Amino acid sequence: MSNKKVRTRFAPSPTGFLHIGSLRTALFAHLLAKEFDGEMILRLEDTDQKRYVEGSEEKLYNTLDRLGFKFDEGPRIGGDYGPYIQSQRKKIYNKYIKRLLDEQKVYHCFCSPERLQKMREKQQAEKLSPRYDRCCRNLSAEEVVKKINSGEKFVVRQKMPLEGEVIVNDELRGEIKFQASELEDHVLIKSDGMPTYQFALIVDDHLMEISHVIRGEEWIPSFPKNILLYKDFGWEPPKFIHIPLTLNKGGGKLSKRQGDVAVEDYLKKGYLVEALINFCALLGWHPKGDNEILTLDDLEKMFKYKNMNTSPAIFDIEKLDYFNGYYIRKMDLDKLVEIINPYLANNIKKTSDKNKQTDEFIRNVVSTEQERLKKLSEIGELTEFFFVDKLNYPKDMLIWKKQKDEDCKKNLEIIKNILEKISENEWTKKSIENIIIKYLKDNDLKVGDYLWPTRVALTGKKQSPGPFEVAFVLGKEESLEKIQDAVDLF
RNA sequence: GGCCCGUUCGUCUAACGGCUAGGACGUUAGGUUCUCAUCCUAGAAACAGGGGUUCGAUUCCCCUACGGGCUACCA
Repeated sequence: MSNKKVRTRFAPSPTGFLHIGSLRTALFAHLLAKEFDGEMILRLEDTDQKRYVEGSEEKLYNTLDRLGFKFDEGPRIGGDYGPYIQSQRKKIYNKYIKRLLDEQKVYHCFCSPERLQKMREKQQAEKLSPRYDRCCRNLSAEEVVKKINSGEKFVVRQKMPLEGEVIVNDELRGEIKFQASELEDHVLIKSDGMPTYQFALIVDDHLMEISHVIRGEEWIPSFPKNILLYKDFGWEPPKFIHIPLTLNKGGGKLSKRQGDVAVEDYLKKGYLVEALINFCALLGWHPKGDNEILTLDDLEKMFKYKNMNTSPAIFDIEKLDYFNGYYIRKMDLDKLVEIINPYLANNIKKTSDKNKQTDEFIRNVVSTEQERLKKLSEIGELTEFFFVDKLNYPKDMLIWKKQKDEDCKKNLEIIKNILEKISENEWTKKSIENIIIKYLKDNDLKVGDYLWPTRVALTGKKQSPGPFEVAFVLGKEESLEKIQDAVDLF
């Protein structure tokens, strides 16, 4: 019925890093905006200076950029509803709290933190729910003025109805009922003059014409207070969508203690944006068909917020790893080489060989591991052998199954002889393979007896890419040297 | 403790109140293969329990159990 433009917002706090759960919230807000061809804005919720972490603002913007979220309005790009940083909106909050004060929808509270502390302890001792006792709710106007003039510190609290029911509506969960008597007269303006989240949220979302609020279900308990505040202002509330929480493996809230919750850390480890987004989208939402490999583009086309579900989802890193490996395999090699370069720096440092520092060599190295990588950061360890002159492995590793020492040595020499005859021009993976396989077939020899020792000689590892491609990447000269090194072990 | 939200394979999830409860990850067994990985094929694996409503409940309602969240001058 309303032809109001759909506008969603992502409103993180600058507390040091972007939580992986926030990434998911941002994703859904983004997709919801796309679903209705609407707009998404970025707003910084920095009203708690105690939690503010220096530099996290920049970090946040960088991460959001890397993830590829495009905001229509926000702190850096501006917009018609700014400023988009809450600490810069103090005047606005003051104006609106004054209105509520005038209408006696809220009140000054002069209770000290110490008194509140004692009050709560007493309530708990009596097995009551700790809740503000509304001590200052009925102070006379004169008393209030007197206290303020004498310099007493105060907060502003919202007046909750004393009785009755508050019914709120969540777009996914339907009606949720609360008893008004359960609600606390919570703080709207702190003693430092800053608004709390509960107040800034309402003023900002209204003024910024947000149509859909997507937030975590941890906010459901304060939902009725939010709605009541809209009522106090006489404003129509936006639609609310409380998305289920993401839990850790043990079923608890995903928190910084048990490892990785910072998107930055995932990025650092070499998780791709595509994988992160694909994975997060499937936590609480599912497409119609069976295909789960979805890019942001796909998601934008098929996302329907009504398909989101309401039960909490456990963050299963194994599936994330699968997506990451999948996207790495599908990635264009040049692109992969470009983004994986930083992870190769240590290996490159290990060699003085200029040939091993060329783009071509790096590209070849990366290509040998593309199908094996689950995370970009694994490339270092996986390809270290390409960069060292002398491999270090026990002689026994060269032995294939029950092979005798002398056979293994002989076979290595045979392979070395074959390779020596291949010209530099012919030195490609394909022709090395063709020539060796042809020799083995023609002479009715078992491939394992030859290829295993060769591969170990070239890599020093039980598990590695195949011998032909390694030989190709290493080049003729070095391949021969390494095989000779292996022969010399006997 | 109180209030609120939730409950389908180990995990993410699908299924107008009506079929052998489907898919993905993981897992198991094969195949490909010098190894690992990739790829292919096949398999095991779930409706928390109890009451209703109904011709019929995974699906709707109630209770119980379990899990989670909130209970700050943090968001």
